Amino acid sequence: MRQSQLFTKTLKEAPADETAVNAKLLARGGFVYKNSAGVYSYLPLGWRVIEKINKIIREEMNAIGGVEMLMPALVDRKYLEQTDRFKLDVGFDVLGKKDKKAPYALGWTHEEVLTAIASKYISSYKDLPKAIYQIQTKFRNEARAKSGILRGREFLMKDLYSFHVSEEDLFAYYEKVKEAYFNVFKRCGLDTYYALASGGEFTISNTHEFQAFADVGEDTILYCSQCRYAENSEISKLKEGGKCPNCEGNISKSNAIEVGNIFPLGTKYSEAFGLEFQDEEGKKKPVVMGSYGIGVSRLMGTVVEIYHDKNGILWPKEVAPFDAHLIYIPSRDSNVKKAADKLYDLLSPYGGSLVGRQKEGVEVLYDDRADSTAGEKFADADVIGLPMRVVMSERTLEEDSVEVKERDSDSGKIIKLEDVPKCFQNSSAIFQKT
RNA sequence: CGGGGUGUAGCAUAGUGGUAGUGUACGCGCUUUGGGAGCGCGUGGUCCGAGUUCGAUUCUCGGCACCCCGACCA
Repeated sequence: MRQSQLFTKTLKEAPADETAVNAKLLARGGFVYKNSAGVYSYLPLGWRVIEKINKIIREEMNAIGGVEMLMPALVDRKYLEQTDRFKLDVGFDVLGKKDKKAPYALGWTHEEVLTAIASKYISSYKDLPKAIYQIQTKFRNEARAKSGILRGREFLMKDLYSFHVSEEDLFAYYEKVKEAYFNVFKRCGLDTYYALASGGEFTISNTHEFQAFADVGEDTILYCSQCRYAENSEISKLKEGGKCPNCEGNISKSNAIEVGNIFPLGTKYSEAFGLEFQDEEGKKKPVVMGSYGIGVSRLMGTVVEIYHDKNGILWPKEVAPFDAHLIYIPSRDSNVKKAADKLYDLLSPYGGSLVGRQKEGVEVLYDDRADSTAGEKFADADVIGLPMRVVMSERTLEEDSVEVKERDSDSGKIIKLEDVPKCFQNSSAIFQKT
């Protein structure tokens, strides 16, 4: 993408009312726009990050047999009344003004809706197991939205639901989801702890949370750094400085952000909605369910909380909105711009001169602005935070080269033009901290 | 939902009971071109409502918004 066509601009200073690191940097870089407290627009750059995260999630969910679909955000009251959740009032009642019954809520989770749908398609043990997921905007009537995109009233979530013949089968799948979740977070650059958390009235046992350590995190986790056993302080009997119950290692404490969670639901929803199957002997039994969530937008905020420096964001490779930032330094010599244009076409997946013919390539944000100075372009590149910066200037062109610098490094290297594509083939050139 | 803080231009800020100032961004011109470059000209603003007052952006009351702490968080 040419930066001259980008909808947004960077801000020199963060908005005064933001204190969370993710909110400041995402606003400065032009990734998000706050419409109201806890309600954000994802601007072109931010949306690309979201889509990168979604891509990772889809790959990992599909790998464990997940099938994607999309349910309505508008949830009829009839679904929620069957499990008494309507009165919890965590969603927003909407479309209620013309009808005192306020028949709809904005969905904050979809166990009820999907269970009702599933009862039409699941009737035999031969139909099980199944795993269905969606990536959707969710709504929570938060008393207090806070910390930028970490706790919003409207946010993006991936929710997966699984259906099984038995608890045994559910817990076997639970382990698969656990591994898939670790993969998702790792690919996003996050080191997560798998923490034991309290079960709610909707679960058959304790649940588990995926926690990424960060100062802004709302949760407190007690953990063993040796074997990585972890518990949420809400339910933990572990003590900081004490011994790990598993390996005798020392227990430490940290603030953490809950980026994912998994719940063994059991038969609560299937019983409420009559979701039954017949086993081999023809006996009817309620389907055993699990549900599993990842806060997509929260995940994006968490990455920023962990990967930044004083100049801006440092996006890990797989979630960066683009692979590289190509910059040309404006010059009297028009050959500099021409050479940069050519390099942009060469690197881009669809290069301008190759319309319709896909080829191998990298996604490049090309700072083609003629009226910006070098310093401004460098500052923008730091704020936006793409993993690699490629600079074409009068100076480098004289040597048929460009300067290539990684975002987390202080200095770049001069590389011959013909060697530039190779830089991208060598994946270590695009940093990832994990 | 309780407590605290803050509301002045797109953004960041100063100041005042009497014509609202600066930086940046934006527009125009010229000069620049490897870390938000320079000079000149220009556009653009007091959260909303009520009250006090000759006069309110400033004082009072009410509201709203945002941020922070707490409670809450299937």
